[in-house]
Amino acid sequence: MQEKYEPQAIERRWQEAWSGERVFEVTEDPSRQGDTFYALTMFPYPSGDRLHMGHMRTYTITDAIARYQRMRGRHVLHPMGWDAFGLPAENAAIKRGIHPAKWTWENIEYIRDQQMKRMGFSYDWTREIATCSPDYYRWNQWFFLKLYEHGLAYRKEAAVNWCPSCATVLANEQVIETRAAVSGAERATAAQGRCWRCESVVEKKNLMQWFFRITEYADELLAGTDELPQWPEKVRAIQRHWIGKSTGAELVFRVKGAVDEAKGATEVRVFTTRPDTACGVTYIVLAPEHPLVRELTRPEHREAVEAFIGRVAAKSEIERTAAEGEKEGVPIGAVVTNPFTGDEVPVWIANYVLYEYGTGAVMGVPAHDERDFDFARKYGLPIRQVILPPGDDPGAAPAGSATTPGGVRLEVGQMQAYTEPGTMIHSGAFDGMPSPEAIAAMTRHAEQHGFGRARVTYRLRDWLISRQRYWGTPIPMVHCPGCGTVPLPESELPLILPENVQFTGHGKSPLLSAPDWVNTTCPRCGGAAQRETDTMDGFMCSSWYFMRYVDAHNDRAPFDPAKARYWLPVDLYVGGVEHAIMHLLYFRFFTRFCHKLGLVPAPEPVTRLFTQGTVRYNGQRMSKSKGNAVSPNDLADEFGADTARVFTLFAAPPESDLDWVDSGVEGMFRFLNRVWRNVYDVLRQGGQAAGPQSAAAAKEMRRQTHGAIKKVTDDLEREFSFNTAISAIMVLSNALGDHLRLPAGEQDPAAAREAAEALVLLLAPFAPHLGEELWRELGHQGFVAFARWPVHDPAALLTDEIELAVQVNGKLRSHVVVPTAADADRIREIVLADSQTQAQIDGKQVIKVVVVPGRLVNVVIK
RNA sequence: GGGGGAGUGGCGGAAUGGCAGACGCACCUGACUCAAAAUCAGGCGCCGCAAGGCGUGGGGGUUCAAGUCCCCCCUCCCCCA
Repeated sequence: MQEKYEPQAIERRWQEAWSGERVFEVTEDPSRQGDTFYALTMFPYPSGDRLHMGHMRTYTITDAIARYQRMRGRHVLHPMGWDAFGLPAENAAIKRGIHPAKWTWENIEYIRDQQMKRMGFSYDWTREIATCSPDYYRWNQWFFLKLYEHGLAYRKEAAVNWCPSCATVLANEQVIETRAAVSGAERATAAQGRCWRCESVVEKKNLMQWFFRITEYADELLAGTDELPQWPEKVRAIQRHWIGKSTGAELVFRVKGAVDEAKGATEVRVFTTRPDTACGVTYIVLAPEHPLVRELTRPEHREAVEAFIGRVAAKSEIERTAAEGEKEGVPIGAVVTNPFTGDEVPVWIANYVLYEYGTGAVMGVPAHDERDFDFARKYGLPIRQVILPPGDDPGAAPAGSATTPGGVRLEVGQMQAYTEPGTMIHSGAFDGMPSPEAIAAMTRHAEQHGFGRARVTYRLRDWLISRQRYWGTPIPMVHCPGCGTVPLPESELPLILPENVQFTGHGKSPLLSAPDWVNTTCPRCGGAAQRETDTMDGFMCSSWYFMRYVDAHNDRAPFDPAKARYWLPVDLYVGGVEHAIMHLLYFRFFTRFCHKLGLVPAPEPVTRLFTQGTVRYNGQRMSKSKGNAVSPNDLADEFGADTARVFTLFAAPPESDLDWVDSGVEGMFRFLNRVWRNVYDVLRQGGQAAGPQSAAAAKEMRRQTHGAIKKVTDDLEREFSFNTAISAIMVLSNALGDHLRLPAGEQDPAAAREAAEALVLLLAPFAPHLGEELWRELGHQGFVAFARWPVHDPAALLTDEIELAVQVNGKLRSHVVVPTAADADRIREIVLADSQTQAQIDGKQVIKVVVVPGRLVNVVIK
């Protein structure tokens, strides 16, 4: 064995051996069904920036678990692929004249061969997928047709989010509020919706677009969040909130003196979660986009209303609904009747009401809603109290109030909205009822009298999947002047992206510049027709890629359901929490759809989700654009991939952010050198007989070995405590080093060898190349990657004597050594005889002696 | 404002209600060396010469015993309004 640890040569050799002997390639084996483990990491976008250690951390976490599970005997599927469609490829084309396909494939090749393979990840590369390949995206198109068939894909004109910089529309989930904009002086512009990719301020545009009806699944996606015990609570909470189920009622307010009863503009429907406050309504608000606005606006208000709509239309939803944003509105002149009280109240439009949500109309109850309160105060609208806080006298109006016709007008400067439950007042037949009961009672009343019904609404909107860009999956639809929108037959898939197009980035799909492609014949009537020129959102690709890995080369179906049954659901999915709504919601939706089609065995894609922390360097999140990216290639050159891997796992718990510290990396390299040196020394002294005075040292060595096996196994089984597991391996290595430095007569070669073997096995999932090399040096033939994970021997952990801490009145005062077998009485005797303890007791009365077996003794004195 | 999470040495971080600071980094001392690096041995929460005292964001509480459990407060991060 070589005396010096030289990772570069070792790592290359083992990477070649793994790939040459195809050890990580797996095929379905019926005898191992039920014993499988599917370990998956969110696949990367093959960016021109290449990968840095921030990316590698994620892959290292999954790989460590995949390797551990293999050693535990599981049949492990661990695939990798490329989320290869997206804007940067197209922007590179515009900027540098490289075709997106060429740019993408070059990046893939570099990242795969020069970066990932050098890190020693145990992927089954035969299952590699790239979503920009027609072999893959034809199944995006297939799924699109299936969704269309089931009424879950549809086209409509809608006010959609438009990113002027990316020159395309965005799904609701892709509009974010960035922190960058929120900085003191910029308060006014803070609450703006911005593009998730480029942070440009998002605009509203009316366009005809394709949507997936994810709202159809809102309820089951919501219910499903409760059946994911191994998902972080944070992610489940974010999803619940995003789905945003509201239970309440829809109420009908009749329009007084409707212009034309026959045309139907005779009523306004509002959605409210608080029907119990209905008698407190003092106005009604419509969203500015509400179609009734045009019909109901009185001529004398028309000018002001149109001016207001013009101002509001351009603003994003986030901006409009932000709590700190100014609420603005104008009356439109119409008057409606409160169905509960018969009171007449005015109709307004305001910026804080969204057309897309609920019915696009709300009732204004200033006394019991903060937003309505602010609005009423600003515009001098009456405030009518209908719920009395507990403890208030129902006979008396609140102090400082004055009565006005139509209700109680409060001195608003001294009051605020009361939003909690209470007792009903000023609500006719419902007076005296607790308000939570009134919610149901008043809803029932509305239903019986035909002016309302119980209703549930969601915050979740349908998923807008059209993109006006080139580098994505073509939507397999044809627009025929005679037949309308016609789906392509499955037999015509894949619909291949044309190669020669103009990349302009001007907001029209580049596909329009390929007339040979656009002009086609209608699949139904055979007449001249045009293809759909929008492409699909990239999140389409990532919604089902984990299914494709189970059968990556199937050219008759997206995958074989039998193979899906063998591997799915994914046992462990590792990725960033930034995907908590976008990707993770879409792919749950897709999985549920596929489950209904009978394609996958479970309604949820992933049993355990793990969200890792970010990697920081010099105080900032590591990224190429911030110029603080640490290159895995440089690390592999200088210290080897194993050092980079083990440092990444050791420096912080995997769910926490990690500070990259160069000196820490060097420390890890020193540790691996010590491991190497220890195994070298064991081998050099191997075969010797145990020394004459070795019994105690052998016992201690074995205790250390089996203690480490237990600790590392527990840490990996319970939580992914790689940092403490590696620390336990360090303790074992240090103990082995100590043993090897004992005088020859006190050493025990057998115990040392057992320690070395355990050391190598325990370290192998984290430092796999070093593991293979040392395993071979220790005389084993097979790969350590498939060696059996060690099991600790409880007997080795037992000792004859044990040291206990002694506290007096809870303060640490002494230590005593007692036989391990001693019972509480015997321990008490030994402790009370201890001179240090005696000195503390100092003749005082011993009230009680608490003995905690194996740990400590607390003597309570007075 | 609502939801999720976090505050422990110089730093990253350990601690099923049971000896706070495992393990590592940095630093200090010593050995080896002409010297340095590497390596090895030792030290390393704060105050104190010491005995000892004080210490897990702050304040209360429960307990023989609290970083850990309960109540109040402060600060920071993330998500949503």
